[in-house]
Amino acid sequence: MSFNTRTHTCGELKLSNANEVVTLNGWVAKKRDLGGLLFIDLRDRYGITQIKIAPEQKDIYEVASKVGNEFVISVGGVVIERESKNKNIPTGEIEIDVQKFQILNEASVTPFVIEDEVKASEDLRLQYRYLDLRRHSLQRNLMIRSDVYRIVRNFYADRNFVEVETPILMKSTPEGARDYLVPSRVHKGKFYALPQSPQTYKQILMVSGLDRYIQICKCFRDEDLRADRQPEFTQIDLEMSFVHQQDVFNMTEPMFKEIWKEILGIELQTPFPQMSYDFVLENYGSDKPDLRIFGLSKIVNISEIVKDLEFVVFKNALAEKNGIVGGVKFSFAENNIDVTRKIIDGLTDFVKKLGFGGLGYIKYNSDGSVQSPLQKFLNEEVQAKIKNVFEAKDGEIIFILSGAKKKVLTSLGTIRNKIAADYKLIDKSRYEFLWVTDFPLFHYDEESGEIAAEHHMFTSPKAEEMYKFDEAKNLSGKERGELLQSIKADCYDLVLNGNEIASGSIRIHRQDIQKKVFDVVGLTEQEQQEKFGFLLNAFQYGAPPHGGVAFGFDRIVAILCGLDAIRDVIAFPKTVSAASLMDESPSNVAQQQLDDLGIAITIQTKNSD
RNA sequence: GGAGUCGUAGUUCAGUUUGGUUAGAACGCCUGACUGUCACUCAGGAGGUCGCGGGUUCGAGUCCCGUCGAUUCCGCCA
Repeated sequence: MSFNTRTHTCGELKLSNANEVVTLNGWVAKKRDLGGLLFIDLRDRYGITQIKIAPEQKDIYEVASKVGNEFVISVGGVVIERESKNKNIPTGEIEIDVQKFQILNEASVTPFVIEDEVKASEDLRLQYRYLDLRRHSLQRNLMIRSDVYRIVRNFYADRNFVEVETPILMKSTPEGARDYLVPSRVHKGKFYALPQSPQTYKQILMVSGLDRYIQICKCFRDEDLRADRQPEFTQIDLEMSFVHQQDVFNMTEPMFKEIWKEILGIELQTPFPQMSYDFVLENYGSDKPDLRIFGLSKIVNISEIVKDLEFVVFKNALAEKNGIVGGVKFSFAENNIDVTRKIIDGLTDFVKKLGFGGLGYIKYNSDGSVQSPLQKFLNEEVQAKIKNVFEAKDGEIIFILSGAKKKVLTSLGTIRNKIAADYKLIDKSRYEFLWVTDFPLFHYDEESGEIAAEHHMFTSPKAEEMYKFDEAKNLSGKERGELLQSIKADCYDLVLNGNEIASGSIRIHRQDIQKKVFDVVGLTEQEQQEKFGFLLNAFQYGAPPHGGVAFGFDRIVAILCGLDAIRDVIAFPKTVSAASLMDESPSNVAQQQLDDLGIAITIQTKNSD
């Protein structure tokens, strides 16, 4: 079809273009027919320009008055100054006095109105994603995403990094997340896996001597989803040879500086603070604390203060190994919040769901009185010490939990987050980056007795902790598990506003150490060879010390866009049940396809037809 | 796997507590009027398997059971 191509976009014409003859192409965003005088808001990615069709132009008016929303049209005419201007849009001082008008394509009435403040529900928007993506806010998200992509690639290109593509079809390794599997037609009964991350490949690239590797790549994990977790997601994946942890930090902090400066115009302060895993757990009850929270104190361990009391709840908790009594202070009065009995009861129910018998509290009322169910169990000296250690004053309340250390700390952390979220005690204007370092190498599950890698099997233990491997050989059961769990690794996360946005480590590059780790997690020689033989073989031929990090690209872009969920920074996201509502995947396949693969379906699911 | 919220017109919702006449509103859509609108305005109109299945009842949008879907959280996942 022939049509006049645009001379300008719908976002650029200004008063300085007056009297120019232009052509615009775009979608009808809105038609306002005043009866003879007709206005059309023409929309494209760049903006909206008003088209004026005067009553004298009968032929054009006849065609134009028939168009509906989302018709695609081409309009030619003269840029003129408006009689009444619209200060709300950049092109609001001008309009197009139409001379040519052509409908390029008609459009059915859309299932929802395309407007910035969309009213449609999320599933409808996902079903008609192409319409949802016409909205300015979603297009803006994708443009920010594109900008970040470009900044990151340029940043690393400038620093000698090599961009290498790694396979999407790879070997399945059952460790970590569940793999997405792809059946092989040629090798019937065998499967590829989609990468959970290019971890093994990037380490092998270090063995190959590539020295500095970067890739912005898709990763796949077949696990249950969340607002910030999609089955396929994007990582900024990088690896460097001959580096220590600090070298990795130094090579990534300036990247965030550039992104924040270019996208938000914000000058980030570097270096980012670093806190150990143990420190953040003991102070914030989380391995990804949100440092923007105000009105709530850090967690205080009051075990020493209350250890000699006869109060049976505290006594029992402290009698256990690793038992503690701890609390967190909430400054309610200065934040204009009234902590009523109902609120305390709500929090009590909340901690009961977490497995506690109840929630202790000491409330210092604004009138100077003290309210606490614990009061009769705490003598005056202890009460004074608690008040002192929390630096508590009138208008504040201390919430207290007792029990196993990690559970108490993480639960107090959860309470902190909940109160902060419920009462909006989060400074949304800030971006709080934080490196969390010295993660444990292993995770010990007391119930099953299993030892597993906390990060992954190739994470390097700290050199000064290596002796614990030998000590653990003489122990068994819980003692062994706890000693192994105490081994710290050269492993780190980057946290931003309470979100984990990156994770990385220095890797093991020596076979003897790798063997110790495999032994601890119970991988036999044979299993090691079957699962990671290719990597271990590679490491025989001169593996350099190396380490790296992977950033959650979608989460970073979401935070830049001011969003909690990552769905709206992904062009075609999936639902919480990993389905795509637009193209209806996953779907059944033809019997012939299954036959080719040698696959028989043995379970008739609810969705099969 | 578990818990919460939601599902009623094309869309967003009200109606469900306490079962009872013809299931309402706004926006959108259609028809007509309107020469400076930009949430145009005004008049009129069409539009509903109340997610689906079963049960209780004289009677179910409303009560009960099951099921499907969306979403948030826990488990899971780095």
